[in-house]
Amino acid sequence: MTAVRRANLGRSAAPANRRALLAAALEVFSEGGIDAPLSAVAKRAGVGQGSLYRHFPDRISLALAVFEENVAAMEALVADPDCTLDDLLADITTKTIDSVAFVDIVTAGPSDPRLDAVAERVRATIAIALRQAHKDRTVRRAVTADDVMLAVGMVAALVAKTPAAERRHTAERAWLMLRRGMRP
Amino acid sequence: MTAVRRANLGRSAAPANRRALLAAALEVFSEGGIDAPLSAVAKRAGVGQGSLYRHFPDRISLALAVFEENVAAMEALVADPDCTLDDLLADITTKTIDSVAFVDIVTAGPSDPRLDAVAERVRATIAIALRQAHKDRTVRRAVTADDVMLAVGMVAALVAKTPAAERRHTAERAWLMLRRGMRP
Amino acid sequence: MTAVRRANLGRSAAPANRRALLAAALEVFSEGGIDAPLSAVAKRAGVGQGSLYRHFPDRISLALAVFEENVAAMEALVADPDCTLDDLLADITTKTIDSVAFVDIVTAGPSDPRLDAVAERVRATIAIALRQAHKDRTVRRAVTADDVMLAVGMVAALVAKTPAAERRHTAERAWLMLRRGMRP
Amino acid sequence: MTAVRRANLGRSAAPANRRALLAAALEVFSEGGIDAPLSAVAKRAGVGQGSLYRHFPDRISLALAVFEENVAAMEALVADPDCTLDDLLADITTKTIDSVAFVDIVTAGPSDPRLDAVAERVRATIAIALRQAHKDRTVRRAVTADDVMLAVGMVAALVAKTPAAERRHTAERAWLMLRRGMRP
DNA sequence: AATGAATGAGTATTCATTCAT
DNA sequence: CATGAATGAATACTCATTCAT
Repeated sequence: MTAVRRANLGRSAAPANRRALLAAALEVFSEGGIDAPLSAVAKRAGVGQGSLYRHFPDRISLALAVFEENVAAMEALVADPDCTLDDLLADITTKTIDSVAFVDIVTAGPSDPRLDAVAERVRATIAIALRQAHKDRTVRRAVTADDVMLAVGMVAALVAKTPAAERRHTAERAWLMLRRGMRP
Repeated sequence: MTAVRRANLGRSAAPANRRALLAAALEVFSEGGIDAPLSAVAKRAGVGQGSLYRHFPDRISLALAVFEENVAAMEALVADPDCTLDDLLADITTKTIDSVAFVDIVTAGPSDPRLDAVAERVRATIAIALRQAHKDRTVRRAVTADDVMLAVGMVAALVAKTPAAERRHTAERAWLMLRRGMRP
Repeated sequence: MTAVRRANLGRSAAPANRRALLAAALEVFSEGGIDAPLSAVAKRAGVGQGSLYRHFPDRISLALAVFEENVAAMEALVADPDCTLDDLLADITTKTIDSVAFVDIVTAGPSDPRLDAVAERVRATIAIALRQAHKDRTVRRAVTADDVMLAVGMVAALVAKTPAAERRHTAERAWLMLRRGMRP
Repeated sequence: MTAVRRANLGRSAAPANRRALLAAALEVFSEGGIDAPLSAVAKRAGVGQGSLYRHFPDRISLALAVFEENVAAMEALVADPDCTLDDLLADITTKTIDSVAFVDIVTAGPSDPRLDAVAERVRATIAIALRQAHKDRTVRRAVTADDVMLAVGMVAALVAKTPAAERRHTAERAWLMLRRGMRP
């Protein structure tokens, strides 16, 4: 019995485990969507179930942590004054393609305050890029950040049901139409 | 015991059961999405589980049958020469709002040949309305039926994650953007 | 795989399964108390977990069914005009000794309406026997059915923590004291 | 990271930790009963799980230590020659109401020698008070310390399943009956 | 001596699917 | 041809206990 039990590597393993869990969750969520079994995450991370629950007490905590860095990257992107709305949307789209769950999280309906907080951060990021786009007259004034969020959500939802091989292409077609609809 | 058991009405009950199953499935899918428990469908139909499986050997068969009439109605709609693309889209949108599962089915990726067949029928319907729209110069020539399918899929996916109360409004906002993107 | 799967004996097995579940539950509850794992019940009954949940959707349904006949027997007992309060208490005590869970159920605090209903039946039974005892002047008028219920609950709780071998003896000692306290 | 981690205060922290654990355990056992999660005790004490297990290798050790002072207080009480049996029983009852786990421990069946030792101390305490009661003729000679222990156990068990708000009242009703049964 | 992370067995519950009657 | 009971795999979550640091 003792033999089959995974070794207890002590506290020092915690950060590595956390990273392993995040990496595993990214993969599992990418493949199975946000509702994928958490046990699969633990197994793929090579970690006990309990450890998963210790690090991330619920599914949302895990998902938030997984995508936290995605959001941070977006925020960094728009901090650059040269970043256009299209740059930002391209970035979001790429993230969406890499892990559909990303936008499952970000555009979920109003459900969990923590999710709302992330969604709000994304909205704020978009708002910044949109302001510039308004100035540059590349987007009609009437288009709001919520409109763009809506578009992001649509593309994401679309990508989610598209087979991996066609996602990039499909997303581009979708954005072509949507961007045209935003033009002055 | 025998008294409380549902009567076995023999083969004459088959059509009635089938109808009951379809009606039940429409409701259940509307409420719980395409992944709702099939047992709930059988129960709501007042029919044994086995009968459900006899009529519809898998979830997709059932869903296809449920939405078969939706597709037929669309086909009837575009048969009317006065039907515009907007009329058709409005119809599709309403169906989407009523049962999100409808478009879960229709716009699913290429997974099942039967689904592909339905999707193709929808695409054909759209193509007819689109041809008229091209003639009327209400839609750019460059917009293809596949583009419109894409848009339909996006709106549907969007609606699917929108709380029921906001679906109509959200769908309208989405179409506003998309229709503008299609204009000449 | 198919080989290891228990045979599906069809609908006709249902009553036998139900009986097996009740018998198993009686044993399991006797040994492990009312909180014993339901999976143990299914296993001991030689029945799938799902079948258990089909027959008894929750723990309380199962427990109620298990002890339903105990309560019915008590009611039958007091229907006999010669039955004294002591006869009834002896009967309850025996049942308690046989399955401690019986009184876990019957004397649980106000929690579930179904449990309350059973408790009320027991109380009513006691009230009948108590009325006779009042007439026979074997119990003080001041002692109410609730008092006796209280006593029953105490003895049951006591028995529950007594090792099986000493239960009978312990219960008798307890009743000796309690009955003396009830005397005119 | 280091900053947020609880300081390792070395061996000087041991007594403080022990006290914190006992205080936490009293609360946790009061709220959740004797089966409450030990991890909750460690957390409430602000102490690592490992420390808990170092101080108290198992649940019983912890419970015994928690209630050690209760027993000591009882012993002090009966050391006073004016203390009547009723005084002692009132004290025990109060402790029982405050923490049901107290009597879960004290009146558990013969299971662990350490528990037996505590039970014996309680029995001895009761015996002292009972001796006086016999002299004062407030209790029949035939009533033994074991009988009173039995009564204490019954009341405790009863209190354990009574909702907190009614415990005092229920315990008093129970004692009324029991004390009457002990009278000469 | 303290810390607190890791482990994994255990339990409840759900549901797709099969099949005797 | 219908019935509806049976099956058990799958999944979420909890907690006692161990152990490297």
